[in-house]
Amino acid sequence: MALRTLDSDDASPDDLAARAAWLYYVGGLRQDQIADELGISRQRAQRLVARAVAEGLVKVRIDHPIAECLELERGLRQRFGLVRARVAPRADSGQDALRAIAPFAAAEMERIFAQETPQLIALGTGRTLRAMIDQMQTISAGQHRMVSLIGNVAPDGSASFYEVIMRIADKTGAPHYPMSVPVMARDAEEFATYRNLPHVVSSRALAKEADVTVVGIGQMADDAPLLVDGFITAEELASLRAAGAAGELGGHVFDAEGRYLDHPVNEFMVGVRVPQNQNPVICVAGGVSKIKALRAALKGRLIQGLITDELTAAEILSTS
Amino acid sequence: MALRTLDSDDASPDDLAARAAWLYYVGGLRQDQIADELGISRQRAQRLVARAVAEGLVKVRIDHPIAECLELERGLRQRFGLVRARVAPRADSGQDALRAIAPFAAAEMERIFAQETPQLIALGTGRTLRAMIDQMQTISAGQHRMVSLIGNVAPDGSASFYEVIMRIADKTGAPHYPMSVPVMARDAEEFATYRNLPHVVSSRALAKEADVTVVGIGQMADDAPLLVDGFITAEELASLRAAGAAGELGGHVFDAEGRYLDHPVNEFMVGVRVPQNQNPVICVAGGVSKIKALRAALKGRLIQGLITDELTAAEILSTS
DNA sequence: CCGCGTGATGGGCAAATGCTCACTCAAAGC
DNA sequence: GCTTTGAGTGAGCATTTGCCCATCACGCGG
Repeated sequence: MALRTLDSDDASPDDLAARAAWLYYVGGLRQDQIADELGISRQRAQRLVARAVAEGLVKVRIDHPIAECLELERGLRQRFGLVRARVAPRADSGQDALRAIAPFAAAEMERIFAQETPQLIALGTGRTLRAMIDQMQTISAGQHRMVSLIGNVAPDGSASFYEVIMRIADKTGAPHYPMSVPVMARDAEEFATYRNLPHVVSSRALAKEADVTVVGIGQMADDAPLLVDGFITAEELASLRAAGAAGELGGHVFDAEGRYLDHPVNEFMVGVRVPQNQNPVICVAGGVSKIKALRAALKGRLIQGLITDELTAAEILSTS
Repeated sequence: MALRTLDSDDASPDDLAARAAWLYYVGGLRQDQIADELGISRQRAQRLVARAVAEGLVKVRIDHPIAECLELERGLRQRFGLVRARVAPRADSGQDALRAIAPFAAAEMERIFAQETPQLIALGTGRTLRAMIDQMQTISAGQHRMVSLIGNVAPDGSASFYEVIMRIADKTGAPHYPMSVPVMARDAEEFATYRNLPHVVSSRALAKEADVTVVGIGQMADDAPLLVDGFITAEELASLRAAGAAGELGGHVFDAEGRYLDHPVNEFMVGVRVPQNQNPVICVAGGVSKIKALRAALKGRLIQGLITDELTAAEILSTS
């Protein structure tokens, strides 16, 4: 009755995709029924649904506290005095770990953003956080503020690909304070310049006050993000390892006990170290390659929350 | 690698179903791959996934503000001064409307429960709210309290089938105050007895203070829930209609202007009317049969929030 | 101890889905 | 004004999924 709005014309690009996906997943129609409903061909319906999935419009969650994961969560909380621990069901390779963890981390972020008391949220960068954001629902949460812990310019001058704060801002509409300078200075002079820029000073001050901090973690093996993304050279990595490096949070490298290293690389990081005060630092990370780094961060009480996958959690608990 | 925890034995009943569903939907594996992974047959994997879906372990949401729905939301807010309005994409029959609305309503409930400041939440009953709850994620939210607006005993003495408060309590772990008396008294004496029961007095007082109230709405046509569920007779319904009845909220019947009727049926309802103070009353309802009732409730400003479907919203806006 | 019923299992097949390919149409470029 | 290019379309076909059925195992009553 009335409402003949989409006879095939009008209707913006993936508006229709969302509608098709909705009919498919929520409405339970078959693709040919959707085709009928929307007056399009079966193939087009199929393509629309596929597109909605590809663009991440379709979010699937499994609502079942798988017993083993719960036990691991409890174990992590007890052993390392964490305030938050979430363990996603098993994932084998590093790639899978990311996909496994992302929805859990996204749910945690949504929980933070759903609070009505305004929060100041500090954010790191990296592949893991990017994957997390892709899984987040858009949620209007203008009462909160977000600040970046770390610069957003790569050594070659490009914007860091794994910058996350802008993307979360898109989803939430929250005001945000990126740290618009390079991640690392190349020498002491540059470092002083960056550190004295007014917006850097204020962002750094803000970041230290964050009510909650969400970061990834970097490993120090040959696939270290700092190396892969071109922030440090292979020589510097070797030197860090010789100095006992076990991992890094926001570019700040620490040893196996979770103590920050006294090393040139650490000196020139423009961003702040994760706060070590009352407010929680939540780390989102998983995969065998990150286990050493996680153990160190947990041991040194650098983080108060961990969102990881089943295998990583089991490994951390079994041997440390 | 390692972690051979579920070689086919252990693993509780639908624990495995959740795991299979997880691998399927989140992990993106095919059913035969899942079968390999878990060491079971392809059919079993298929059955596990189907089971997880059937049991509602799998929650799918489409995250895309379909433009038309947004416009309808804005229209509803402006026209009726609502504080919340959500419109789910089109749904034709009444049955579909329920399926369409439920996920949206569930998201709204989750938003309420995700708040950290303790809330007192008053709840109605009905098919629509039941469908909503089935779509809610389990979420630990012990800080809130819930109270029922309405009795939970059907005229035949059985527990009302569409009771919702217990079920939300299961999902949230929040303390709850059901109103454990019949919905309606049969005469003035019974009425006085029920109303004076201590737990009814306190529940009623609590309900009136609720920070937020969530209810369905009942129509007055021949398929009126009050009639179908046996609370009133066909004669009473006819009499109500003769008196101008347009709909009911929690059993309290009002006319087309949203004014409560002065009628015997209204006199013997043990529960409370939805609060008319600062705090919002959110109505979850959709389908053509409910349009008249919704218009009346909106006109009388009985509700301050509406969660409905596209067709219902369009219809309400186009003619009232 | 044996037969019978109930419920889980895997094989096989039909339905549904997703992919590739050849084609069209329209906008940009020559 | 014609050609090129690329995105979108529908047909046909391979893959995947879901369903039905015969079979099997287990438990219970005779």
